[in-house]
Amino acid sequence: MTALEQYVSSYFGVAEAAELAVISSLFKPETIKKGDYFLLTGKASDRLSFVQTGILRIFLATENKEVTQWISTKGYFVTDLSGFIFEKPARWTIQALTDTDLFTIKREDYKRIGVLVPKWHELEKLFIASCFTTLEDRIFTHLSMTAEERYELFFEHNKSLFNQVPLQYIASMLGMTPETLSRIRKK
Amino acid sequence: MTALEQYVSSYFGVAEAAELAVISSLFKPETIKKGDYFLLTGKASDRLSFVQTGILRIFLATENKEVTQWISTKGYFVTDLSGFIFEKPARWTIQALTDTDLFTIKREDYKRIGVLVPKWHELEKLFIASCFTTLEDRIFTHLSMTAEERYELFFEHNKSLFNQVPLQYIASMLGMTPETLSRIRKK
DNA sequence: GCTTCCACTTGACAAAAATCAAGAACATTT
DNA sequence: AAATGTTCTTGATTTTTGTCAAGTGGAAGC
Repeated sequence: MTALEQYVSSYFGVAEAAELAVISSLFKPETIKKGDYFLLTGKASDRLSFVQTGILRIFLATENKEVTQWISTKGYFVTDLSGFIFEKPARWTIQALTDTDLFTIKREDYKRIGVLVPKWHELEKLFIASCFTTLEDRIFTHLSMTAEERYELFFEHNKSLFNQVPLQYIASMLGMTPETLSRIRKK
Repeated sequence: MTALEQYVSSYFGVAEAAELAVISSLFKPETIKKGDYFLLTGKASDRLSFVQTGILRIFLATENKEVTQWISTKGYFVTDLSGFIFEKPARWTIQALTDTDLFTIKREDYKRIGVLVPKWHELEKLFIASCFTTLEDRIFTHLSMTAEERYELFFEHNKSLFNQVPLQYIASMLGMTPETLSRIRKK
């Protein structure tokens, strides 16, 4: 069983081995180099990928600064969800922070899953609902915690990320400046 | 066509009138009084409701303060999503800020929709995905905007809310203190 | 090995927002 | 109308966080 199959079965709970094989056969291996863009804001978001190895940064460039929305690592799916699902221009830019191995499905093939695997839409609904809950938690941290508390919480759950990606991106993702993050970490 | 049917058909795009009738027949009218609790943190979240009239506040009480996550008004659905879908204890407390008329579906009946309306899971997936996108936007405001900018943005899109609910709840929802909101508004 | 480029740190200062405390405005009840 | 209880405002102050600027350290390229 590939990492993709394990992930799909653990998160989506597809029961039938045959269905699992169908799903994973539609994902194709893809490699992107450090610095390459997986997606650009405004372009068509026509693929959904599973990160096998490597790190990607999801961000948006504003007039003043780049705002990092999320950092995707091994075991995560990566896409611009609204662009992918609703066939609208991508909201986010996604760039590889390291050489990255992906399993990628094109929208065309993705649509076939719903036909081939009857339970797919329901499983996907549950998956997106759990993502929704994660974002609810994240909003809650911004409504109720200081920068330092947000750092502590994130650090507890993502220790290994801190020696793999530039801290400035983590700072942005936590809603603080690199200087503030640096001062918090000094303690 | 009831407000519920209009909302379901506009958001979920159910094509068949018969299907729409099936869905809306499973929602039952319910009234709750100002101050009553629709849901308590830790309890079972076993219903999903459509707000026909009235206002509800979704919040969580922490040691120091109450954190308002969202305010639901006419035309919104209200539930604790993670509790409702995954049958877990509710994360949020939901209280009526005014007398409120709801159309409510119990989880038991909700599960029947998926059987009665084949497209339901897909439509629901799309609906939850759009909710996900809304939360992404909201996180982005906390990563990139000042309290004043968040206020301006929210005020532009929700003017009418400001003379219907206590401003302290809006302040909390926007991630600032009531004093800060008051000072921003003085300008 | 030297240069160049980043990323990070540090200090001084400014701005934003929170806290604390008092009082005003407003609605609700009696 | 008086009393009560919220909610909102305002001022003074503190804390938190951001900004600007300079400097350090390490990694990659020449």
